[in-house]
Amino acid sequence: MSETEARRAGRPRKAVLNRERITEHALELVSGDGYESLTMQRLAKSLGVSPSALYNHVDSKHDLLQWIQELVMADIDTSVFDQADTKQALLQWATSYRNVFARHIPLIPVIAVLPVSDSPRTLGMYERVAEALADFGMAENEIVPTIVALESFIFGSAMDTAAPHDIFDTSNHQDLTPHFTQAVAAQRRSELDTSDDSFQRGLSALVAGLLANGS
Amino acid sequence: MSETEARRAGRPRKAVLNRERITEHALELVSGDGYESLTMQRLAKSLGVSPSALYNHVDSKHDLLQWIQELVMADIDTSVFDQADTKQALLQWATSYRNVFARHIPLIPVIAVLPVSDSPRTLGMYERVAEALADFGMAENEIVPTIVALESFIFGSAMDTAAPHDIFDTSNHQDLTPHFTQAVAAQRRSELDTSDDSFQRGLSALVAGLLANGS
DNA sequence: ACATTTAAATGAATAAGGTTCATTTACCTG
DNA sequence: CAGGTAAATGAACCTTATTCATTTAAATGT
Repeated sequence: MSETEARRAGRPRKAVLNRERITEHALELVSGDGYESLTMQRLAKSLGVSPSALYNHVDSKHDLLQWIQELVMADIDTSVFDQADTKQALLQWATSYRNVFARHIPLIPVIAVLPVSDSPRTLGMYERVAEALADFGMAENEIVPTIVALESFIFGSAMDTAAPHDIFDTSNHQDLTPHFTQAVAAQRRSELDTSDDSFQRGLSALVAGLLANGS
Repeated sequence: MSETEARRAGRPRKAVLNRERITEHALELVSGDGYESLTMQRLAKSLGVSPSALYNHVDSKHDLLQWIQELVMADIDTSVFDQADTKQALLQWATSYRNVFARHIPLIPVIAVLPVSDSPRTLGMYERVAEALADFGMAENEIVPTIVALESFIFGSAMDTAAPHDIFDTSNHQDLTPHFTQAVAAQRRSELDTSDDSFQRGLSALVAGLLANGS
């Protein structure tokens, strides 16, 4: 009885699976070959185990996605809030946030809508951002909308990185869309990555506008 | 031979299915009971037909989603570009865009990444926005990134409307997140819908910043 | 040592999904 | 009224996630 009540008597066989190993392999699958390759069977095979074995540790695939969320959120860099001024910190944090999710696009629709209270790491991140905004002098009732607006842009931008490079190909309808076709050509000439460029422009505009609100 | 070459000789039996009917029923399923209830079998049943019959008209489910995209995009109001100044037009167009997709959230991850060239209506919308931005005097190479940034924010904001109202409930961790908890309380007191408020603040900031770029 | 306990892993089974294909149906033209 | 043709059918296939009864093996108490 020196341990937890659940194991008073005999010990079970040595566990080959645990949360950490499962989550790591799952994330590897998603990030490597896309969301559609994260199936319970493939995950099981990658762990050298039968699919049903997973269900001794995870309640459901949705559950597994929440484990992954925790792991992914840990990659977001919030350290800048200690060093830089609010504006620069927001820009760097948002960029890190967007880049992390750009590597895990299939998780976006899931995570964007997940209650924060189930993820301590997510809560911790919000706390740092809220503190920075409060220190900056933002009115209390503006803090949450500001965070939500930034997150919306971040998630949308992360999704955009999954768009095919020829998403704006208009070769079939050039005559009907002269202005847009020309704009696409101009963007091509700039040789900038459309997603990156759009994100940086949008983020600058957004942060500047949101912080300037009070003045 | 008075018709298309494909039907030189005999005529087939009267078709019960066609693109319009299929698309309407599909959209009804998605919007009514969520994306997970849009299955080929349920769609077939709703049309009073066997699942395999659908494949005489649609190549795949992904194809079907593109049809739905066309139908949904038609709801977005682009008429304001005729009447209002560029800034006001962008604000109203973006609001309409976001509200349309807030009603079809499951489609967002799909459509956000779908090539534009397959959807004349989407292309038409881009053309109007591109024209307005060009008339406003925006540099050609800035037009596409501007549109993409706006769309990213729109899609992200539309997704946010699906968030549960208690998504920011911190009752379990108040002590660890004092600033954020207080910010959430302040937002609650304002009695504004968080999604709507965030969208309006963010959109104003974004549009102002993007249009001010050149000056 | 050894039986007992306990959780972990197994493998077969189920239900639902998308999709294919050979076959049949029923309309229209000649 | 005969032939041609696309549309609809139903059975089949393969892949999902998930469940359940069964077996395995580690560690404790005797």
